[in-house]
Amino acid sequence: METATALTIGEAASRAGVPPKTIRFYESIGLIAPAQRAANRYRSYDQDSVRRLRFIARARGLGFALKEVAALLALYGDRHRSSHDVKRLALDQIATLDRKIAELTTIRRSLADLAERCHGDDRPDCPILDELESPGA
Amino acid sequence: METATALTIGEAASRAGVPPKTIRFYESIGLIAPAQRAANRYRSYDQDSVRRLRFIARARGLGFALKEVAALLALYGDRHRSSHDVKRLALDQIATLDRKIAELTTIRRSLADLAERCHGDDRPDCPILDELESPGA
DNA sequence: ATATTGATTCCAGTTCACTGGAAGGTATGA
DNA sequence: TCATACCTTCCAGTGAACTGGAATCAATAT
Repeated sequence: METATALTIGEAASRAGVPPKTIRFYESIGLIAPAQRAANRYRSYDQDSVRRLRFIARARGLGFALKEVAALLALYGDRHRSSHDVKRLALDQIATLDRKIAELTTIRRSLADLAERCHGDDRPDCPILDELESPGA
Repeated sequence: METATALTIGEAASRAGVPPKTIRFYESIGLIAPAQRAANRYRSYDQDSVRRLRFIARARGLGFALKEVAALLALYGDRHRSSHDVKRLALDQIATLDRKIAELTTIRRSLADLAERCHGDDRPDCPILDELESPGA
């Protein structure tokens, strides 16, 4: 082992919580850069690659499309873009996240109201769908 | 017009923010109950149907799969289930929502850190992906 | 009467995001 | 040496969630 962390695709995959196939797929569509290759032509990953993969996995789990994940990833790691642009894009993404958080919070609240009004006994008197209208409007 | 609100599929669709096709699709897979039919065999929707559709649209936009949306919808409107069951299911869903909100908040925070450290000028010295590790761990 | 718009069913096609499987190369332990 | 486990590429298939289009019927405006 030459460098501190040289992981095969399988190791990287298990650390990131995604299948190896998915990593190759992400590489194939250009979501992540082509991996370094070891002498045996195996892909080689480091801690940073794993971090990115974990990030992708989390964002996907939150319902971000791969295009959106790509936009988020581009904010980190793009050394060519001016910091002004990065800042603007970051603020845009933050606004989007805030909207999502607000909507989830609204749903959460109405669910909590529902649970609150359910007595926990066997009387079926839970309320019907009430105020779940438009987002924040 | 006999009842206060009798909407065609097109009207319901535009109010709910989804295409008519999508409504028929949701009906076809049983996500929503078969619509009432008018004398001309047209589907007929009321305010409550629109509310449900809006709810579905919002949940979908937040990354919930249709199965999950179905689970959420089942919490409201199921008059046969005991309130005990509804309460348990609601609490489960709330836990899931809390996890999602926490993860979004984590991503939001790291994006805000990024924006913070970007000076807004043209020096490309924004930081690289740093602490976006595991969710809340 | 006719043209337009929007409804109906039904079936096929699309996009997204993987996922499976074949055929073969490589590293490791018995 | 051999088994096995994991790697490689490539291509096909899957599941979810729509989406398009044909053919037909209904409502409305001129």
